[in-house]
Amino acid sequence: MTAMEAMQRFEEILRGYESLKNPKYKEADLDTLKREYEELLQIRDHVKVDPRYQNLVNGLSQVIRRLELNVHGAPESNWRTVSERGVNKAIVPVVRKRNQDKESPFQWTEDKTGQTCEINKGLWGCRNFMAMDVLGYILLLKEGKDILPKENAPLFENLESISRREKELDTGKVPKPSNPSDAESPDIERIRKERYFIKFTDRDFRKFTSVDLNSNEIMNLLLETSRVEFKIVFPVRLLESKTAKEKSYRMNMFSRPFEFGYLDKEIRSDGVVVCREYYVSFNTLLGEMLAHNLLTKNYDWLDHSFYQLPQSAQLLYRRFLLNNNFPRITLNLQTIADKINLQDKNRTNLVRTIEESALQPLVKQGLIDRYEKNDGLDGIKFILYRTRKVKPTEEIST
DNA sequence: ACGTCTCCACCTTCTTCCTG
DNA sequence: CAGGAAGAAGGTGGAGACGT
Repeated sequence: MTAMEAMQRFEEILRGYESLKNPKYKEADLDTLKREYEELLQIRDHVKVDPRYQNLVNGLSQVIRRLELNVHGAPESNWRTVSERGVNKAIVPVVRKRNQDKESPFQWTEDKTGQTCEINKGLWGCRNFMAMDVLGYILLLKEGKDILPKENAPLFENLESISRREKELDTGKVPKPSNPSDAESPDIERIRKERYFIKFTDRDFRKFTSVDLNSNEIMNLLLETSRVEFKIVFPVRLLESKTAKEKSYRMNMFSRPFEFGYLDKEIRSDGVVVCREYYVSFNTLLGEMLAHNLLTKNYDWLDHSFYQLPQSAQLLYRRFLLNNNFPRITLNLQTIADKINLQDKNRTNLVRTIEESALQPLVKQGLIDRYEKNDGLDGIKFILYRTRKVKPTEEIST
């Protein structure tokens, strides 16, 4: 190839790349990109003087990396993770709103029992839900030795046994979570001895989410997630009678979802930690209820592409659709707003947010087929339709 | 010396608030 | 109620450092 041809080809690839709409990685075709990338490396001697060359190579390299992380989450692949039901059903998301204090406690009233539920010391959004999905999935894989366990392995027999455990944990028989920020802390040794502990690295976390977070981001996400305190009504699947039944446990004390520590595994010479190893233990009340639900198959499946949806779409799906497979669901506006914690008092804007950020993306992603908007007695209501076939791994509860 | 990875400044998207 | 500004979170991609 002559220098002239090389230059032409370079210009072509550059134009193609620049014409991609942002976000580029969503528009780009992985195979084309890889081919262009190879070509670029081959013609580098002819075009490396051009300052745009290094930028283009850099850009392509990054987009390819993002796509390769995401490729497992593409709809045609079967790469899915499990999502524990209790968390999805019981937790009202709390995100930082415009004029709200950063860490003020959040309260709401639970529908069935009328119990006041509280979230303390932190926020709880899509990323936290996602982190719990990953931890739960890893726990199941560990318990089942790399496949999901086939047999139920409940931790609790009934509500009283949960209550006993709550008192036991509260009287200090079990050590309180300590600050996990010092890397070589002895916590890890203690966590290793816990019955329900898991160990994983950043790479595992990325693999199970298809989200491109660096080690610091993953560490902070886990740290923040582990520090949130809940006092809520939590649904637990109990096997008291022949058929498994979901019952609600009213927590009396605040509890965190898990305890965690980590080790720096790979450190670059400038001190940047490239990979960490995490130790997570479900040794809190909430954690044990979570583990219990997972080990009694109280979970649903999620495609990885789910994590790319806007926040409201993810939350609406988790709270209303994931744990059942009704072909038709009617929801009124206020119910949606309450359950996914949208607080806009301007009705018009609220409706627009729900339609544009939640329902339309869900339709686009194929998670619902279509929806209708009607005026009901209680104001606006939405009817969601799905004809999606039931996957064999899914079970109907309630 | 070159390719790859993290960082971070800047940009886009999403939700709430404000104004008419 | 509509439209737009403002604030927060998340995405983007160039700069620059690391490792082979």
